[in-house]
Amino acid sequence: MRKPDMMGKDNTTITTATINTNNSIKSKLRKGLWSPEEDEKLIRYMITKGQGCWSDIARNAGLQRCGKSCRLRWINYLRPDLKRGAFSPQEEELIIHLHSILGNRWSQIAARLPGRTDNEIKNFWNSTLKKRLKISSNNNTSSPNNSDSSDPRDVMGGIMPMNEHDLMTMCMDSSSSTSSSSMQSMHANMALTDQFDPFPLLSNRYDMTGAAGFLDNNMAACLNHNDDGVVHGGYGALDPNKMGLESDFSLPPLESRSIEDNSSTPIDVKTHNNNNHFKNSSFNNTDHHHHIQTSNNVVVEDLFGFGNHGQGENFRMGEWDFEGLMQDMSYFPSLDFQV
DNA sequence: AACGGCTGCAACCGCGTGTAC
DNA sequence: CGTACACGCGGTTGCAGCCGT
Repeated sequence: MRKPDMMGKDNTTITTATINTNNSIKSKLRKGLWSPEEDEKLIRYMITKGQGCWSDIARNAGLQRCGKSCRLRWINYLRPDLKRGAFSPQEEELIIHLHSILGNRWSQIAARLPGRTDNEIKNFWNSTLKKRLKISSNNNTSSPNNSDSSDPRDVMGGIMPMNEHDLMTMCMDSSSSTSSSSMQSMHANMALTDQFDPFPLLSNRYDMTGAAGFLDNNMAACLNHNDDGVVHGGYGALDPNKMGLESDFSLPPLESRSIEDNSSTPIDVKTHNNNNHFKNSSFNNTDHHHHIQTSNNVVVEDLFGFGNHGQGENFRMGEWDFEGLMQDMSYFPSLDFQV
């Protein structure tokens, strides 16, 4: 939503940037809000072709957008595993806590909040939580360093104090960072209630009644059509009881860490329409190979990788062991991620 | 109803990093 | 090693809609 250079007929900015390979082809790249048609093009391309080079995607999908714009649109809005809607109190609490530890590392925070994007969390923080904490810290005038600083230890304004010792203690205990129970709980987080909608766009943003036809058959099989005709996410039809999942919350691990080494196990999407949702999904983000093989052997890469798709990252030198840090969930005895 | 201020959030920008050549 | 390109991240912008007057 930038200041338009030149407005297209649907209020979309058209910039005169050129992406020519031979100086003869000059494309006018669109900017600004995405139209439903553009969204559909991108979704269709991603579903059928899978993820690849974004500039290629932009070109091959027939979008007059730069690859960067396509990537952003997909990651922040179109990808199926996004959870939309207001943040729950539990999520708010978790964001506050994570921000107290991680600071403005939105992508890492987002990696802990399945279905949420870094952009979404960042916006939520800047627009809501920051103000709330500021007010809270103003009320608590005893704290001299109340600010919206990004310093992890400053931000909390006394709400959830964490001292150096706590931090270090938590950092040291990272031994149990990989557990199937946390995986299960993560699934439970996703599955509890039907909040999780792998096609939020389809069911919420646009009434895609009858529009699922453009989807690959394999994908269409994942959609439920309710009486109202609106397409609802098929993966949302979950029953935690059947899944035997724990209801107590444990923080989902960074997707960059492989939880279950099932990355080599193809997933038959059809089987997941009823149960075992994503149980075999690989959370290993490092290899960028979230292969989901459908019953027709259409391999869809990364389409349904949980967590925040491409946003987890390997820790670099000098970073804390956030994984170990996250293990101490005593901060959130009531967190169950029920939204 | 009209207006103006405020807020939420989608999208862009700039920069750092990784990788291929 | 240097360069080019693509990707990912955090910061910022500005439109659209809400709300109070």
